[in-house]
Amino acid sequence: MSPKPRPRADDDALVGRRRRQLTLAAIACFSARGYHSTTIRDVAERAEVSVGLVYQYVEDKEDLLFMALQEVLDAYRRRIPAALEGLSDPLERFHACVRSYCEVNDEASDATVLAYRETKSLRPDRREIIKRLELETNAMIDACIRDCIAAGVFTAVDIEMFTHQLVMFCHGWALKAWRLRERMTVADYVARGLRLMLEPVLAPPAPTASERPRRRSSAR
Amino acid sequence: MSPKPRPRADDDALVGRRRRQLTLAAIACFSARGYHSTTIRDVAERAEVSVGLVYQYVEDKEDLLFMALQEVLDAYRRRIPAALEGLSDPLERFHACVRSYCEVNDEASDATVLAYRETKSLRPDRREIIKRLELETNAMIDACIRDCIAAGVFTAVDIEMFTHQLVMFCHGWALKAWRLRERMTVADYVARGLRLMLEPVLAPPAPTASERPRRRSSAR
Amino acid sequence: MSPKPRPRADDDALVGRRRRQLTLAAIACFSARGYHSTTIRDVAERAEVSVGLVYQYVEDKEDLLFMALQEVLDAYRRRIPAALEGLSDPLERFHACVRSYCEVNDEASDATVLAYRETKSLRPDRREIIKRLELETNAMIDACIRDCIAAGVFTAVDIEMFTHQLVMFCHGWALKAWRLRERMTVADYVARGLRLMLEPVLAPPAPTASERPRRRSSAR
Amino acid sequence: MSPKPRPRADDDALVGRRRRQLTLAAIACFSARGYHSTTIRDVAERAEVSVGLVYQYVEDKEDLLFMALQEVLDAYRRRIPAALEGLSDPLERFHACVRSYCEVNDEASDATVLAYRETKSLRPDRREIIKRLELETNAMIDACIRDCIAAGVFTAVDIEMFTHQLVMFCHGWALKAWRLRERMTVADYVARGLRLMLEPVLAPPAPTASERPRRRSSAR
DNA sequence: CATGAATGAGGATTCATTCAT
DNA sequence: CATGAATGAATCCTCATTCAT
Repeated sequence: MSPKPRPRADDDALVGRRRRQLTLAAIACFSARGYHSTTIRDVAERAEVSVGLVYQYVEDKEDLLFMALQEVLDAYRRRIPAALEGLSDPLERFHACVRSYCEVNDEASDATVLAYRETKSLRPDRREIIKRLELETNAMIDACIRDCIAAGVFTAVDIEMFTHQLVMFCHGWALKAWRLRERMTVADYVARGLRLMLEPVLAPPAPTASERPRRRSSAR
Repeated sequence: MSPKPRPRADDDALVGRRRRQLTLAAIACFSARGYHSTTIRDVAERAEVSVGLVYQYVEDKEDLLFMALQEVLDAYRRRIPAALEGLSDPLERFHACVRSYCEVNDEASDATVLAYRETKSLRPDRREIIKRLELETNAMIDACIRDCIAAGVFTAVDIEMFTHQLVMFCHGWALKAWRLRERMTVADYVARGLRLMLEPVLAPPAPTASERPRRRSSAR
Repeated sequence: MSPKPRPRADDDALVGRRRRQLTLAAIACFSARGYHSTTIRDVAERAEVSVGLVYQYVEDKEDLLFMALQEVLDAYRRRIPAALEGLSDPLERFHACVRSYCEVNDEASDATVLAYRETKSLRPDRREIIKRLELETNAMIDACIRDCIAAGVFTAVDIEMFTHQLVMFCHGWALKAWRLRERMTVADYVARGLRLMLEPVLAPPAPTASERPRRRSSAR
Repeated sequence: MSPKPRPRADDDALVGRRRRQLTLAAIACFSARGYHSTTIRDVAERAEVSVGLVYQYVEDKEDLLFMALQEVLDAYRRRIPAALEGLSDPLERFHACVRSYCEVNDEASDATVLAYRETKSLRPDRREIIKRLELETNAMIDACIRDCIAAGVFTAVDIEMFTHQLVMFCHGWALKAWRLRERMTVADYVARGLRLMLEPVLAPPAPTASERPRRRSSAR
């Protein structure tokens, strides 16, 4: 009845195990060499299985990419809530949210880059699913912001924009890792980034009195 | 004697014209279908020349990618200074800088995405060149910020971080075009983004009660 | 880790069988049409396999040529000793040696010509190997000559030169087959050639008496 | 009327000059890199003309090969008679003939090898012409031999075979140049070779006992 | 006459995918 | 279930040949 009686492999736990095994191998390969430059054989070897085996658990190569991207995006969704666990202060939660997002991007920066590089290589329908997953991650940041505003910690900022800014900031660590890694640690990155985004950039009108000395945003 | 005096074409002007023609065709094709999925024939057809012709002006396919990326990055470097032309007020120049960078990314968002997607497909030495070009663009933003600080318009912010933040913001328009385009225009994007980045996010120490002052934005 | 563990085939016997199959097909094709004019598809078709299969057992086209030439040269090394088997009389062995060398060149004259035509098409290192194989064949002739000299059947001839002469003679049958085949059989060729090389060419000083009539070496 | 009004180039002396120029360039290129590996561009560059020019004096690439081979073979036919000029003693003429043939093969060993390698690359009809040219060269040796026999200097040898043997010997210098050049000079080669071919190889019937006379060199 | 830019057919090679064992 | 040998479509690139200037 199933339209594609993929040769073998029934619903056992085996299917899940194999697919996971292949997904991880795929992420590793795709991250390192890129999707197109990676051959099925590469993935099979990394997963320590035969080529034929791959096709018993995977539709085709694109399927492997889909699984890889899903896994990557999903990792975000699992990590962030975990980091917020137990925290109740809105600002603390906000910080934790950003920090953990950056940390995930630090640990798997190749994977984040992969998502940027290869999402377009997916069929439209699958691409949509991946995008939806990203939005779900965004929603978590969004929520933290709303909480801060509600608590009066944040002014009534442009939430949509702020979320976007934060996402770009977090991804930025992975996307510009080639440049940033040699200049700071993720911790620094988060600290300096948040300070910049939260503290005023514009100098006070400074019409009357004139004090501007106070404040050291200490670059570096 | 030189084994490959490839550019089998002496005429100077022609070489320039052809390479440009091919570069544009390459940008179009690569942006649309991605580098690997684009065939030389695709590019040739788009440029309305024969396959063979391509190889008279281009070393190989990767060369075409290199030319495309150079062209894209170069467009930024040309556009921004042009936008600053005639402006002297530091803040105005800053705004113009960000605005024009976003506009370029708007007009050629595919190209920006292309740069993100395919820089890794280049040979290391060429990849370096591309990265250098990006840094040069960053330097223009960097300069605008410094001017604002010097003029007392900006507080003594973390310049490096702020530049990074702005770059991510500008690229963000292209990278998230799929989501943003349907929600706002570039002009809105710039306006809302700048407001967010320049105006204070943190609420004032709370007029009424007072305790939650001294916020430590320290992450970690 | 090894970038190209090409011979994508583990099974030992199969690898051997396939390589032999391809080698024979290659010899046939290259002999008939020449190396450059033969396409991989030609070889694949002759071997009744697919193009892709070829590359599972062969590095590249040149590899196929190398295998072909090795096989050809090796056939000499196998055939000559076999022909000497059981013979002990030096002169008889000498005859047998030349005869069998010519016979191999007769049966596979295309292959011999192939060796002459295409050895230069090999990479230097492989070319060396082929040359070494030829020298090994020469050594067998060399040995026969030495035995004849030691046995007093031959005068103390210039061994090096004689070997060379004999090799050229044997190859000559293949190289000039287009002309010789229609005028004689290999057997004739060997008989007439050896007579010429062994019997005196120069007429006796003929000072005293004068007889020169006797003898008809019967050309034709 | 002419079936192929080759674009331009009328019968002037120019045609002759150009064709010669191209022929020499072709010989140089083909000898060095082989026929198939040489591009028309290579030949054009060596001849210091444009690619287009080539096609005004030459039908196609094969035509170039034909011209080259003709020229090579023709050089033999010109050199040998020149070497015999003024000599009247049959044996001296014979020696001069062989010597000059070897010398030509020494000076242009690449060209000789070329003839062996690429004659098969010609269309059948042209191949015939080349073969005829070779036979004409052979005829000159043949004549020398006949003269020697007639003069009683040679025994009534197998002329056809002897000619063949001599031809192979002379070509042998070029064909085995890779091995011989490092061991002797052409002069040595000729001297040692002729001694071997002219002086008896078989030992005299053995002074003491007598039985091994009547050796039958009959092969087979 | 000469040039060299343009063409496009052809060939080597790769790799996703299948299927017999 | 797992394997890996076999397939062949697809793609990059070369180069003989043409033709407008």
